[in-house]
Amino acid sequence: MVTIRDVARRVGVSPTTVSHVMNETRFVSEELRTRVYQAIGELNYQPNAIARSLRCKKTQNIGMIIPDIAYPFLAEVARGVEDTGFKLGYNVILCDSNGTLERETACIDLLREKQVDGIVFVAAGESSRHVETLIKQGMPVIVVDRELPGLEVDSVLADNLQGGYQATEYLIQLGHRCIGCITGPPDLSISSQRVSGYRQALERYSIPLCDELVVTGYFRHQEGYRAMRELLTLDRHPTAVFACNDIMAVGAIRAAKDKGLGVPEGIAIIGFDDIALASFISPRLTTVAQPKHEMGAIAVELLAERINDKSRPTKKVILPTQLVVRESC
Amino acid sequence: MVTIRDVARRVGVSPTTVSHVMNETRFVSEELRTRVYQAIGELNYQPNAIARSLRCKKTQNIGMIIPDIAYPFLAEVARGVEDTGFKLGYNVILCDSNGTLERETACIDLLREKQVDGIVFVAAGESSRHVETLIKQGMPVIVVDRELPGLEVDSVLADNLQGGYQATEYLIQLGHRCIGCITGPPDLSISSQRVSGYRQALERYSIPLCDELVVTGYFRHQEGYRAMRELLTLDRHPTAVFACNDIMAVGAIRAAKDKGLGVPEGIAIIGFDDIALASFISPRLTTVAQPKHEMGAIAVELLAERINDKSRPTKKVILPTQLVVRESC
DNA sequence: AACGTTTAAGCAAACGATTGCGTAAACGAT
DNA sequence: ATCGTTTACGCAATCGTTTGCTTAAACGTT
Repeated sequence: MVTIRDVARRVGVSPTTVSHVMNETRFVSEELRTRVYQAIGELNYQPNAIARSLRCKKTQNIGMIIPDIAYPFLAEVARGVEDTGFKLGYNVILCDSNGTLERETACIDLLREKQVDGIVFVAAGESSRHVETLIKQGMPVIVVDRELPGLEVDSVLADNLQGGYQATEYLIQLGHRCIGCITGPPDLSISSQRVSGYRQALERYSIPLCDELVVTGYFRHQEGYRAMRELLTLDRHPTAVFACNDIMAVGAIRAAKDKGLGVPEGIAIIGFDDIALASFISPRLTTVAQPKHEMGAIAVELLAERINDKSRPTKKVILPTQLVVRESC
Repeated sequence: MVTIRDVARRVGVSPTTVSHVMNETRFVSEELRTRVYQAIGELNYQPNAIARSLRCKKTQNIGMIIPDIAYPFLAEVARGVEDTGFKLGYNVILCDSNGTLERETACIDLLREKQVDGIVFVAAGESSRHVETLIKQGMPVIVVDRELPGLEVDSVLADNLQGGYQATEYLIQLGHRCIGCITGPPDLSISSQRVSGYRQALERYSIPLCDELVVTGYFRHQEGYRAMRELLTLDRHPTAVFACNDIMAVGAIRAAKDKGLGVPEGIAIIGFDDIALASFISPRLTTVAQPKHEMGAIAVELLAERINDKSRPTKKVILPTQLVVRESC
């Protein structure tokens, strides 16, 4: 391995000087500078980021803890994180927490040992204990797509209440009066917020809400399928359904068709997220879009801010959602 | 930050001893050992992986360069990589190359500076120049889901030829004689292998192959859609289509339906990959499954092997594909 | 000519771990 | 009592950078 010392030797200067020309951190005569760069080229020298990190006490690495990178919505957020992280000079260490607290804790420990400059956190549940101690220890943290109640922490998420409202209102305006709702995990506020939006819309249009019309689906295909079947067994089954994410909507469509119900003729279905596939499946899925890439981007920007100023007050940014009308309603 | 020296001071021993008890690298008396562990607990000491990396010249980090983490197939491979990487004691640094050579080069440089122990490489194209120099410089590399012809490098990929054959043969056995094919990028061998499988199956069953029935789709939804429309304008359009990946199959189904052609009644469509959504869309997608998670897992295992023995001969592991019959044919 | 100031660069100590070599104490053998 | 051996641990160098402090040379001023 070729080190800064090798470069220095070849040019006939001290490592100090080489360091300074590379980092442009103090004046070096034009002539020396070019000679240094030439030597760097000739030796194919690449600075050792580990040594630099040790000395400077920052790694230019951030950790990203995510329940499942194969979940389409999260993958797109992750892309945003990686993308603007790269632009801001950070690499991201991916940690798939598998949705379990146990793995989450393990990931956090590892990331701390690896001295990451900050952590992008997409919690599995709403338990905030780790995050709390993490913050207390001075680790910059940004929470994405989760609400950790009672915790002073930077966060970014979509306006789920508004999104739920938009979806439901749209169904109402289409003339539906009996509208089902397939929710995510009950303990996730991003899910309950969407449901609140649903309820508020019904209320706003004076439609009585009926508890058996809302069934929980845990954000998974299978559960969307199961939930829809459940809704269809009702005596007076809904003419429209709001699924709290797209993959459950896909499952729901599947269930409807299996019952001989066409979408949207037999029953209208609207989703949430607007994943890439949404515009290509049949029927093209009407849904409420979240700004996925932007969420990831803003997350990293906020994190970078916090890294550079640990004492600035926490920010919570809420991004608007957008109704995307296609064919499923 | 609490260092090994703080622990040593508190116990009244040297850092050497603390290091040795933590790493179990030489005998330390039972009594001292417990006292050290106690101090570690009391001080909440966590070793600094950066310092360790500098000294030991290995980081326990591997890089993963991937064209698009939001592409469902790749996300599932990535999950496999992260998963078994974690088990083997490696963290993975995610690098989205955006499919461009430029970003790929930038990622490689960054990863080298960060001193990763190895790189999992999912190339954007088939250009092997970077990989070649990377290997020459002694960096352990594993190539996933790509063939880099004429390069001595470990690699893991599915048996794309077999997969293409399976898909096509299945369509033939269903009675189809005019079968279209929507390919990936022509310069990707994983795509051309699938097409070869398609051709071989036709030949095997003495079905003349017709060039206008194979149209290139670049592995994207839109292209699948476009390609299918093209196929449907043919005088004598195919009664079945083999799409070289699932998302193009989804686009193709869409195109068929837009033309008033039901799937599978009007036209049969088979995909490739078996992404998670495949079993939930309508119609449930018949497809050829790749062992995605396993591919990621094996990739990391091979990489770890290579890291521990730079001189062992290169391995190329080819995993079998599997026909998954559902409803779209 | 003498002295202060500016310019351009080097010395050496960090950063926090690991590890080859050395050593004091205890022990056993003669 | 002496000497070798074993046991249990410490010293200090090292990994490759960065950076506070110095310094030699050049320059300007009076």
